[in-house]
Amino acid sequence: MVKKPKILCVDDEQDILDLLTFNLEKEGYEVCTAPNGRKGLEVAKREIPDLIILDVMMPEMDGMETCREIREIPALKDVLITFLTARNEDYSQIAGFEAGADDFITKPIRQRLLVSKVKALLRRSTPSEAKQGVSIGGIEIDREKYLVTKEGVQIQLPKKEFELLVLLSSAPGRVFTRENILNSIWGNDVIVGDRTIDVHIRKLREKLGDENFKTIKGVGYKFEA
Amino acid sequence: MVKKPKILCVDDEQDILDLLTFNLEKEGYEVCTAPNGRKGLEVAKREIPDLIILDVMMPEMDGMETCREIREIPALKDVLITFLTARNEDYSQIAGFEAGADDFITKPIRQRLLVSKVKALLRRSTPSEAKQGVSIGGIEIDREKYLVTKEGVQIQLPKKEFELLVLLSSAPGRVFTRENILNSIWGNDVIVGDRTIDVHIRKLREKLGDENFKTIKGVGYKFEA
DNA sequence: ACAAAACTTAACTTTAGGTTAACCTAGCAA
DNA sequence: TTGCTAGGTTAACCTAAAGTTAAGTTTTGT
Repeated sequence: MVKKPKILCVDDEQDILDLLTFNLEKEGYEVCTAPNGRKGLEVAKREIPDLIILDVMMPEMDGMETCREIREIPALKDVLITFLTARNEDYSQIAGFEAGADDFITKPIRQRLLVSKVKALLRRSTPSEAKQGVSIGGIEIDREKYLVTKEGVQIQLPKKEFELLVLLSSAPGRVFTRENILNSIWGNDVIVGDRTIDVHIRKLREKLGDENFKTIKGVGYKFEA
Repeated sequence: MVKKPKILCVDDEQDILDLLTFNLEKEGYEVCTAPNGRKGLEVAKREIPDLIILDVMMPEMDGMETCREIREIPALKDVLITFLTARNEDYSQIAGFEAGADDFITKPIRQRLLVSKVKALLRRSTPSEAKQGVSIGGIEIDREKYLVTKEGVQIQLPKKEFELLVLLSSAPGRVFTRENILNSIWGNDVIVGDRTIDVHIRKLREKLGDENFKTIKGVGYKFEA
């Protein structure tokens, strides 16, 4: 299965969190929540969501400030952020865009509109699936068919191995830490041992050639052509 | 120089086109216009803009229809589209998102907000430059890839050496004391001998050239181009 | 419900790379 | 000259991290 987009909702009102969670989960998104900006930042760092919905008005650390801090964190600087704000506050919207927001949702929340907006935002930022035929260094990866072709020979990889390959090859050369890998493939909550990754890497090396999968000791793995 | 983003505005009211053109050109965008949906489609095919602003209400072929047709064209299916619509028309917004819109701008047009929104939209879709590749004195450092390139030759550094290089090169010319270095790389609590640093410096000199790593006796080390 | 395939784990081995100790050299001050 | 300090060099040592294997477990397909 293609992994569910993960959405973090940050608001001090539990009612709003419930409303957001209900509507977004109904649409098949994975939702996590936080009751204030500081907590939100923490959760964001841990979960690396695809989209963050931030209430502008919050005690302690408001949405704007939280947004700015999120944008400071390298791993989060490309995360989509939308603010929750009272209707027609054009002024705060301008400030919001400047703080790095991508969109605004106005209160009171229109549920259908909320869902449409979220969909529209995520549609664009998840290019991952869209394309199927990646080809790097003699290895062709067809995400749709779950099929890998090396030097003309088709190789059928099992799910985990395939996902690992897709992940690593999505940014050839870039090093993925074990944590990165666990988060992307297993999800933050699942706990599997480190050796598990090694074994899958080993299988990939066995099937696709040692040379493409480099180990950076103490850091992680990377895929190279 | 980075290419100017191109924006296509489609509206049957010349006033609106003028307003849009004025504001967007002022921000450095390249603007083209069309007076209706059909013409808009034509221009879009020819120009392949980065963003299309479509009035919903237009004679002949309205914004929704135009949007759907645009999305049918492979070359244009990833173009950003935002609708121009009367304020508070939530219903048409939902339909709009379903037709493939990315955002909405409400009439009457707030100029500053218009610009902010356009910027926010384009910011994301132009992943362009920014990030990783630092390059100083013939040495390129790619933190993502954990890779150093000297005069075109790729050098894979072990973790500690890489971290040391990143630290020193983060402020070329600045002297880092041994204490600085220990704190940044090993952390305050870990205790390692002074010789350890020397050894890593030595390895860096070996791999990247003596001349870039200067010793300031009694003080520390610095990186120079 | 069975077998096969995929996944995870535990136990063990291997190794890269980090650290250190011991020694060397340069520069300088008395 | 001698002794002293700060850093340089080398190689041996040690350990955390990765590799390996095989044996459970779970999932899947028939």
